[in-house]
Amino acid sequence: MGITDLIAAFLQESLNHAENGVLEVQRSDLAQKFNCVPSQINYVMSTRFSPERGYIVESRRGGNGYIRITRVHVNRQTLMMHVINSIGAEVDLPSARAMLENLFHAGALDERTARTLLAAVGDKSLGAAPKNLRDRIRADILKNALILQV
Amino acid sequence: MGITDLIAAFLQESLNHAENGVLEVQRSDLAQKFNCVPSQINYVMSTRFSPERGYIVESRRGGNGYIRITRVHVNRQTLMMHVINSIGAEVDLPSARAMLENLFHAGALDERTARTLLAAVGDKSLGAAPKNLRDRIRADILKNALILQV
DNA sequence: CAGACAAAAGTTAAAGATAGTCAAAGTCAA
DNA sequence: TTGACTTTGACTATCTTTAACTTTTGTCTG
Repeated sequence: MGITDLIAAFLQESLNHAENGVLEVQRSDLAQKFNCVPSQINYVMSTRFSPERGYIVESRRGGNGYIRITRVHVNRQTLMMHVINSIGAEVDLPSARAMLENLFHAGALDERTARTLLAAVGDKSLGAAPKNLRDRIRADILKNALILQV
Repeated sequence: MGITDLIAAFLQESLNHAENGVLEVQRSDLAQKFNCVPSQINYVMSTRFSPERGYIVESRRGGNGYIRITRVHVNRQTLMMHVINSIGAEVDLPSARAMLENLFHAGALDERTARTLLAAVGDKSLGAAPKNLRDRIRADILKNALILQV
């Protein structure tokens, strides 16, 4: 497991024990703890704690600076509609995966449905479609399938 | 026996000893072990560990990248494999509907999954794909999604 | 209080580490 | 000898790590 995954796992575990699903850390502390450069922390935030994955990250610079991670919970219907509305005309595969994982972790989709849809919009499923159309087809599939789940 | 079969045999044997029927390898490691070019591993995956054969292959690039092979072994596997094998290269929408209805009535798919997949391969979902490719894409989606349901 | 300095965090680009794709060339059996 | 299957390698795409440089905020000092 790489350093990014180690840090992400540590933060997620910390979040589980935190009050209110809110965790505050200091970037340089964390970097030192894991013996990496501070900007690595930014990388972890942007790839592992993105809004798509169900987190809000806020921060402040300067003295007493911090990075605050909040795990978002919203009700199922709100979340579904938000996700469907956010889909837009095209969706690439990593975004689709993140979206489905988030919906699963939030309890808005059962695992079978999430996996099924992920397979349905995966590279293998859409491999016959022209590359320039895949993201569009993927978006259409997701919208049409997710709307049934609301 | 060619190198492809050697590698496939090795992986299958490893899977037998793996927990949960899940095996994770690194492409370059494996290539080195068998003294072949890395892309040979991709060939092995696509010809010997395809969904039709009952495997799911996932991967990640970059640092700490991996290839993960999962053997699907579940109750309805035989029925599902039979259906999947019957799919062929192309499936029109009425056939897809019939297939999903049959699987649902046979108890091999729950209603939610059947409906979800029907939406995923429907005209609205595939409208952006060129007409001459829709049946092919539909077939690919069904194969990749159904293999998960077994 | 203004300005200087220190103490955070942010941005970005390059380098490193993997895996994927594609097509040409090779092999082998019917 | 032809066609399907296999092997190879050049090129591409993606993910991670690192480091130099920038921006923001707090605090102290004159």
